[in-house]
Amino acid sequence: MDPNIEKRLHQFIQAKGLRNTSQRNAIVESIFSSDEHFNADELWDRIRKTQSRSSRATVYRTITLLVEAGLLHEIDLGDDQKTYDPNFVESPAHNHLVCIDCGKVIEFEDAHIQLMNDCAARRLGFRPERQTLKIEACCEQLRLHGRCENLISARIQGKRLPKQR
Amino acid sequence: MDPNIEKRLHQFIQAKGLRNTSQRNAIVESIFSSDEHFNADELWDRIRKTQSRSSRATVYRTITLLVEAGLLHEIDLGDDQKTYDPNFVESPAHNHLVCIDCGKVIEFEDAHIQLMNDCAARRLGFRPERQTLKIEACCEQLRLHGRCENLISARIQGKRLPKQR
DNA sequence: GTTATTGCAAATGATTTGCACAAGG
DNA sequence: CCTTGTGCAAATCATTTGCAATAAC
Repeated sequence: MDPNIEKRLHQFIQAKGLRNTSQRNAIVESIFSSDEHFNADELWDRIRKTQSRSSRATVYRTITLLVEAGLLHEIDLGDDQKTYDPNFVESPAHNHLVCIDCGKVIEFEDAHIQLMNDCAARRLGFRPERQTLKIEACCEQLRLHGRCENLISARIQGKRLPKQR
Repeated sequence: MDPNIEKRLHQFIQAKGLRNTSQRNAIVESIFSSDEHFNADELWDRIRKTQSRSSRATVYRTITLLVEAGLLHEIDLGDDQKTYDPNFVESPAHNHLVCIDCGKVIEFEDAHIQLMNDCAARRLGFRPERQTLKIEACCEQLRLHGRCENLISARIQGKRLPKQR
């Protein structure tokens, strides 16, 4: 787990006068030991597969806490549920590309995009705080070669695929 | 109401073998007689203020229909509920700037932004279908002059203001 | 007549909350 | 101790759905 996250969380815990509990630690550990996106229930499942025990309510409460602390971001992948992204501490300005074919989410950074959006906001008379860019796109692999590894593995894993619009 | 919308809706209705009902017509009319964003309940309230009668279920069903038809877009304003935007027929490529101070949503278009995002997707090996950009920003008026008309009117109207993060 | 549509009320599903008990500091 | 944290089950809230009645075509 990124020491930076550890430090910021500790600070937050201190400042709020919160306590150190095994459940919360296990949940935080589970979240930041991977760069996977997740929703509340997926996280709860992950926790249950470990030796640690924690209720669904505590999972929700911990997520809320981390979002408040700015360590976890709520993102919208367009699938009618809240998805959480643990990677904003490491890359505070990343964007998302969601594959329409297989649901795979690719994170990317682009200084030009960032700057251009920034300018747009200023032109409108605002000071930008946060920008969210999501690109939904089709896989060229699939188009050109008729197959795409991501799609195949998504099907095998039984992931819920994005609804075509 | 934009004749273009009328035409596309008519086509969709035809193609799907749907019927022409007064409830649906009233809801569609209410949606596209304004460029306001709304959520399901706000729309239901609007309908109830007119002489036409319609159940909440029908409102939901009509929204679903229009989203399927591509006439209405679901957007994420970050306030934990689905918001709908009726303006994508007129400006298919607009972006949103949300004021953190007063919640006002400004729609804007920018060909450069559009193009740059497009390139980013292609570089990653995808063919972009749809891009969603939301910029959250603070009002310079408020910062410089200590007041902003939007904020004042939002408070008067009792709008739910965005949560500060 | 058929089949889509509506309204109602009940069901759903994700998330939140009240409360009694447990456990950090 | 005192207060925060937890687990459970119940509550909430937006949305969806089953069904019987209604209305397009």
